[in-house]
Amino acid sequence: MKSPKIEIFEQFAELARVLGQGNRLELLEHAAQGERSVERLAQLTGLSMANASQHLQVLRRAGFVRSRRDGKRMLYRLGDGPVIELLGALRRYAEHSRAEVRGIVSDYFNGLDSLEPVSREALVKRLDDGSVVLLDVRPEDEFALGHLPGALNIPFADLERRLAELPKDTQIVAYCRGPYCVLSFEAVAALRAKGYDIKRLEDGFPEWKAAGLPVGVAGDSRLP
Amino acid sequence: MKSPKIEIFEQFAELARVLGQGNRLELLEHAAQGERSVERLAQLTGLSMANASQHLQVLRRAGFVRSRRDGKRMLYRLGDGPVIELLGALRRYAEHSRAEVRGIVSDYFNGLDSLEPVSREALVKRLDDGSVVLLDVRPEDEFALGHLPGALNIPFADLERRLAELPKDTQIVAYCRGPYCVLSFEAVAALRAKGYDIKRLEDGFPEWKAAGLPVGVAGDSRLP
DNA sequence: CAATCAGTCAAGCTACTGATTGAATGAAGA
DNA sequence: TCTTCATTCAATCAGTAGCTTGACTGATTG
Repeated sequence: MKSPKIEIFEQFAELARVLGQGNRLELLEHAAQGERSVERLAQLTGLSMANASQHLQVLRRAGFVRSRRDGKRMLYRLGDGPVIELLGALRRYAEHSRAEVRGIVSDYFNGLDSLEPVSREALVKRLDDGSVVLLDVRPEDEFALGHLPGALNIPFADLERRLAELPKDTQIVAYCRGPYCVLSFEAVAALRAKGYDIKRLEDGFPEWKAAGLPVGVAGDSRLP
Repeated sequence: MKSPKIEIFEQFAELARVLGQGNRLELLEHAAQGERSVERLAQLTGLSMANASQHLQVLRRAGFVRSRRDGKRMLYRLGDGPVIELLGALRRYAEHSRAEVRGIVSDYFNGLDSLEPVSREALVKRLDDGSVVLLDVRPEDEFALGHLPGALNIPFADLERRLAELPKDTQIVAYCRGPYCVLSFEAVAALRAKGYDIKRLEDGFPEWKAAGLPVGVAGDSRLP
């Protein structure tokens, strides 16, 4: 007979194994933005449908995502346990102990990450002041599924075209899908080069939502 | 060229994979009690030396443990990143979303866990009051490597023999290796049956230490 | 009711993981 | 130095995971 302790470790290990695959972590990050069809998730991650479907089922069995049917599509969204918290702990551990992670981030974004990001708490305070403009650089459909209240949505691809919408005299805080989402890093780089006063939010939308802070929905995008 | 994002996910996944194995989690819990030789760890987990050694090296590569040589033994101890925090997040997620975990715990300890454990914070307060006796039921050698300050060490195996050392008029709080360590569950069961007023500490020694709280070392065991 | 579309399932292949065994290292003691 | 002991390394093998392909299912649309 197996001891209950060993069985519990086995349960923990099973969950950890589910997170032990890059593709699944990527799917999870996309699902954390809001409900998405298998096809869309496959597209976003560059996986084949069948492959994405299989990974999503593994994630579902472990409770990291839930699914529901809508007509002929299957929609996956984040599960309701403390998933974001677990991913956050993993990220923090990785940042602490893997030089590679810090290295990749700073090599690739050449030093941008060293420009002190804004914490969630600090942002909340400054939003009350009105001393900051909040910029969501995710694609429109992700924005529509949920965003920080009062955020202006300019997808990264449209940024050049829509510079006029951004103030030069107020500080901008950009965010996107999560702490390692490339979009906000690049938005900061691009806008900073053009003389804007812009910082990056430390986290992304899923962390904000998981913290129980208010979330805006489609249609209330702030326009200047 | 791989995107940096994918590479970061790959890094995270690699760490998660290391935790994705029951034996390694068990080794990790034992290493979290203090420095231990490979032989001892193999003994404690029931693995062969070679196997334990290999798992320990996997854990070390991921930074979850560190090792140092002492004569002809190799001593492994917990790494210094936020390892306990990550394991805690994994545990909390498991408790939330896996009925199995809750089931195993409550089936096996038939309802004992429902006897509200004492939180770390509550314990700190009550230790100041002096309204509680703290009981460490781990083996002597683990106690010697570190324990909560003022704790009385009676290894679970000696409990019957040393009942006289325990007060009947003061509440006892028992703890051991971690939230799922069998020892404290069973100590509570045994002593409760004999009429003692005893509760379980929610966490174990590693969590206490990781929280930055003071730790006692060999020789200051409190005697009645 | 057939056709279509989104997703899942099943089979097969490759690559990796974990366990075992026995040989190789490296420090300590005779 | 030779021996012993604790640990690691190297080789091997069974079992599993991930990806691909093509067939299947279940809901909508013509």
